[in-house]
Amino acid sequence: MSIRHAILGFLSWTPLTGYDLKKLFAESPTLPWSGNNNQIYTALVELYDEGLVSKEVQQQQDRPPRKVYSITAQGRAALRQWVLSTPELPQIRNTFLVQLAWADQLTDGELDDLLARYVDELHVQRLMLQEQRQRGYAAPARTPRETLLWDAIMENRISGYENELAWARKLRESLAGHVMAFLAGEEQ
Amino acid sequence: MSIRHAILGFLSWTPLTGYDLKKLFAESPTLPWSGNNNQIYTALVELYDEGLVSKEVQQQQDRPPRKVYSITAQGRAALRQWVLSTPELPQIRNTFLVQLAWADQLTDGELDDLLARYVDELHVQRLMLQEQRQRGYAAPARTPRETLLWDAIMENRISGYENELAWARKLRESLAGHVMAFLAGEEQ
DNA sequence: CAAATCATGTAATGTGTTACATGATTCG
DNA sequence: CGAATCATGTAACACATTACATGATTTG
Repeated sequence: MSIRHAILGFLSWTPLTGYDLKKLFAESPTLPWSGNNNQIYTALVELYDEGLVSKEVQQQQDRPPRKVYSITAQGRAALRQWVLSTPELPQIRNTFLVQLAWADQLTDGELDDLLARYVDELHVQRLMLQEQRQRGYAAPARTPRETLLWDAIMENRISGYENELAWARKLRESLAGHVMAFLAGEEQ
Repeated sequence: MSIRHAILGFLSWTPLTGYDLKKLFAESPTLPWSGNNNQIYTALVELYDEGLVSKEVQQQQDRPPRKVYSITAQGRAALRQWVLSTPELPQIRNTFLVQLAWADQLTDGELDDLLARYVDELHVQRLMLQEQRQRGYAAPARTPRETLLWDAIMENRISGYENELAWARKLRESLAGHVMAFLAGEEQ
């Protein structure tokens, strides 16, 4: 996959400039791109060269010319084909798991503190997503089914964090139980 | 984070060559690196230049010289400091969610088929991880607490897939219900 | 006889980020 | 008066992957 498909996706709704797209990516809590210029502007040039988008240049005084891109029939076909293509598995890059892998060098207290900090961060993130969901997060809402899909995407992110939270809390308890068992052994 | 920390982690167990590390990364189901040469060999040179690892060169006939790297006291300190550093949130890159975002152009049948394929892939992946867990997946097992941590890491991956599976199945049902509601509306 | 193992390394390419550059206008 | 908005684009850098390159030895 690449950002090019997501750009085609946005353009399938309405014509947009690079600047518009940049903002859409930056604001979206679900799309995995920051919305940096370099990627978007070069991708648009490529898509244009391949005939997947068309371009209308609007001259302005005292400003760079606006370049409004629209999806072409070819672009729509490419988007559709990509949407139908066999899904990839989610790629998860969890730094914390790598930290945990070598966390046995820490004291019980340090390890518990590390887990507590992780739980806190997950908690904050979950709250933020829940608020965004309640605010409607700039939903497009074109058909009832599309609304259902976008809700499901939001739900996916939130449930991911909830699952991670449950896991982290359970691990904290396991480790606490482990310490207690050790102390009980010491006493005898 | 970078692969450099994971390399220090492995070297904190025992001295290793670049080739050994390459295999460890390639075999690990939890570490998010493929184990390609370029990264590992250049990282080792950097770590050596920074004094975090030491090197013993063993000449061989008819083979490149073996370079066995060991972690230094400085390296151990750096590893410990990194393990104690504030955890990052997991970075999830789920292509399928992006496909779903623009899947409203599909027919109900195409959409259901797409979801079915996603469910299948998740299912296969979960089974593979469960088998690896049962086989012990080359666990290091140095202390009981470390065993607990490595088990928790495995459990994290598996529960992630289970959560994703539950979400996907629920969405399939929702969509089926949506189609039925639509058909019921048609009839009137 | 082909392939895997051992063991090092480099080159090319893809993908993504931050920062730099320009310059008028509007908002707090 | 500084910051944000509009609107384009480039440069430098970080991280990761595949493929290329060498060459003996062992295994199926």
